Amino acid sequence: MSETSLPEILRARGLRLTAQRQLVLEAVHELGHATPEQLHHAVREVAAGVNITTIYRTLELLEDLGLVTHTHLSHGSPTYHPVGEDQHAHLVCRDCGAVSEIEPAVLAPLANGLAEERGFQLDIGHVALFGTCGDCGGAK
Amino acid sequence: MSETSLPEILRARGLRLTAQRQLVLEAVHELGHATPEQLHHAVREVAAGVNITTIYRTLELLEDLGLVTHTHLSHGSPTYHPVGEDQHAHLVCRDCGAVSEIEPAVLAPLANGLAEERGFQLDIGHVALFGTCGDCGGAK
DNA sequence: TTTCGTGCAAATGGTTTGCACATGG
DNA sequence: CCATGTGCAAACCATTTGCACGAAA
Repeated sequence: MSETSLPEILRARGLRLTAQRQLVLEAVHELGHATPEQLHHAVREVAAGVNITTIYRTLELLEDLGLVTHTHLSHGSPTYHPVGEDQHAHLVCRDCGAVSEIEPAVLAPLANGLAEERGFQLDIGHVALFGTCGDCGGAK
Repeated sequence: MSETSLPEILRARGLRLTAQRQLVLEAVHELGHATPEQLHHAVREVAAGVNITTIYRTLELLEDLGLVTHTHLSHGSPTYHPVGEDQHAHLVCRDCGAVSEIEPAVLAPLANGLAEERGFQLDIGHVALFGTCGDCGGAK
């Protein structure tokens, strides 16, 4: 359900299996969508010495290997999440900052429309939609 | 068709009308969607001494006044564009980096769906959709 | 052993802040 | 005049890079 086949994938490319790489991948799975800094914290709780630089380099690698992706949820840092099974897009509330996920099905019609009319291949896993969530919209 | 009512809006708030504020607003209208840095360049061509700091502060102000908004088009800097008339969303190609606009109508069904099912009020002008554009997708 | 990965420190790029001077009202 | 704006320089924060040491194969 997690830890895809990191060892094999790495070996297949002649890359090395290291504790850091395993830990970062685990953290991405655990945290869902997390920034490099958040992942750094998570990893540090297990292995104190790991440097933030390594987090960045490892995320780049894992993304290259197709094991994780990142999305830009408004403001600063991108957030990373595991690739695979559960493709999902994000709804971001600009008032309270809450992030929720939506199933790709919701975007399917839009994706099809864009593909037909413009030949644009929508990357659903990368979609972040901004607006006001129910709680903020109703209350405020 | 441009230069809304900057002077009045400012006066209404007891703020001052300055050359810089006019220039930044004009630049936003001219450039469409531009990063702070691009706006800085544009403004400098007219008034050489304007500092990048002022661009940032002015953009924040103009956004606060409801005259401009910003969108995060993937990577680094946000891009600013005038608010009003032509609300539009963006399509960003992750291969070639091209940015194109789509009419809000395309997103209307999605927006309605989200509103009904989740009470989420989609901010269409803020939407950036990532994927592969026709040129890159077909060719590659 | 040999190459790849990591930690560390410094460089970078974008954005923000503090402060004194300039200027609009 | 007086308060707000601006320019400048320095501070910041996230991310990247260079280099020498440490570790996987």
